[in-house]
Amino acid sequence: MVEKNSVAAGDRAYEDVKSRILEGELAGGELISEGEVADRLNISRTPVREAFLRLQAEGLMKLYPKRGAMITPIARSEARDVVDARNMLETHAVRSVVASEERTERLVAALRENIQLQKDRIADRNLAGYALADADFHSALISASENALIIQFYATLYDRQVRMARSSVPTDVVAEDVVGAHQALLDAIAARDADRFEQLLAEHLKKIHEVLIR
Amino acid sequence: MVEKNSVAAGDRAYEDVKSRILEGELAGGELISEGEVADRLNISRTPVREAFLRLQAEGLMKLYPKRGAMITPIARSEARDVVDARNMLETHAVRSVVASEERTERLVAALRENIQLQKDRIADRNLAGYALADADFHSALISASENALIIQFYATLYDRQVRMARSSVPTDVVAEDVVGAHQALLDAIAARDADRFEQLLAEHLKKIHEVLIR
DNA sequence: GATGCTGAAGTTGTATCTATCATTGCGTAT
DNA sequence: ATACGCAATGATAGATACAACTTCAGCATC
Repeated sequence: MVEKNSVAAGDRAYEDVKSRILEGELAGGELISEGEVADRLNISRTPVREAFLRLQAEGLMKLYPKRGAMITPIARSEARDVVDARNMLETHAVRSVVASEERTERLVAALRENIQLQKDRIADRNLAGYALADADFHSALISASENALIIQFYATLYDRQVRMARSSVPTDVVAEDVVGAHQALLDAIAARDADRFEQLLAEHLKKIHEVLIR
Repeated sequence: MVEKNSVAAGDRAYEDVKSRILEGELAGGELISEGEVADRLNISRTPVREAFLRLQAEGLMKLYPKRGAMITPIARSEARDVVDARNMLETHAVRSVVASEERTERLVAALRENIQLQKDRIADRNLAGYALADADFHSALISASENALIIQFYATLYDRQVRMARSSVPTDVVAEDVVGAHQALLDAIAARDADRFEQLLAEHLKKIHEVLIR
């Protein structure tokens, strides 16, 4: 029996190792071997190797020939780089969107809905769900850029941010502040004022940066 | 004898398939199997599989389970997306650099040297070498952003552009125009005028876009 | 003529085996 | 004490074997 269940062994290995990295269970700098993961999941080394290669491509590990795989340490500058890149990407997306009345209206409608969702989840004390909605808010901005390359790049940034923020548990109070900031961002978009958006976003992300590096 | 020579089989497979994609020998939409490449290079399927995974991560192929690997077709919108993203990245980099006098000076010095190299190679009728110097000019801009995530993203964009531009052979005349544009970009940086840079770059990339889609 | 079955061919997914490489620790000579 | 050589250990890289899945052609059946 080669495939004991529906999900491929390679994917299982990938998910297992990736989630352990993102959650900080595997710390940066740590060395891990294929055999170790293979034993843990009761699969052979081949699919584990596959997973390692994917993770290396994403920049989460680095493979050293014949020696092992090292979990990429979080660079000192990484929080800055992520925030800087997000500023660039989200601002660029909005500048592109507000050039068109129709695209602006579509984005504004989507974001309005999302903000309502955020508020509902805070009211429900569903902070995990709130975090997802928060992520969706920013994803929606990026998607509106309608540039497939940028959308894909943003997804990798998000993983990195999750990894850095793993320890930060949002509180109700912080969440409400964030919703307020999102509302202000939305207003700027609705007014098709990209410069104001840029400034507001920089302030918003500055706070996120402070959370990441503390 | 497992490793018959110094370069890893996996890397050979990767380079072989990637270069064939970038050069258009493997057309978008084409299906290719692991065994095919393995036979061609006289290696086993294992390293070929590795190469396919890397290429999928770069977006150059898509793997269909138990069916084969398809070369990702060049999307109709890809030229636009690449040019759009380059505009964003290079402008962002310059805005960041010109905020500091010291970084501006360093970048200007590097670009001056590069432009001289471009001129020399045109004078030598070394158009392949010129194309490399051209690429270096823009890479230097991006590197100056000092944001590792952005630098990496730019590298994937460059591959895509090479793939689209595979048929375009630069002529002396075009090359000289481009050098002129680079000189103007450099002047804008030296003057620490990011807005002017942005406008000049947009014009410069617009011409590149026209080459890509023709 | 349409539908469904069946078997063959082709492909991937995984396990396993061997060769090679890198590191480490120990014994020995200097 | 230190440096050197060398075997033991542990890891990967690659080859090979085989099972499972996809597709499709050909044929039987309705």
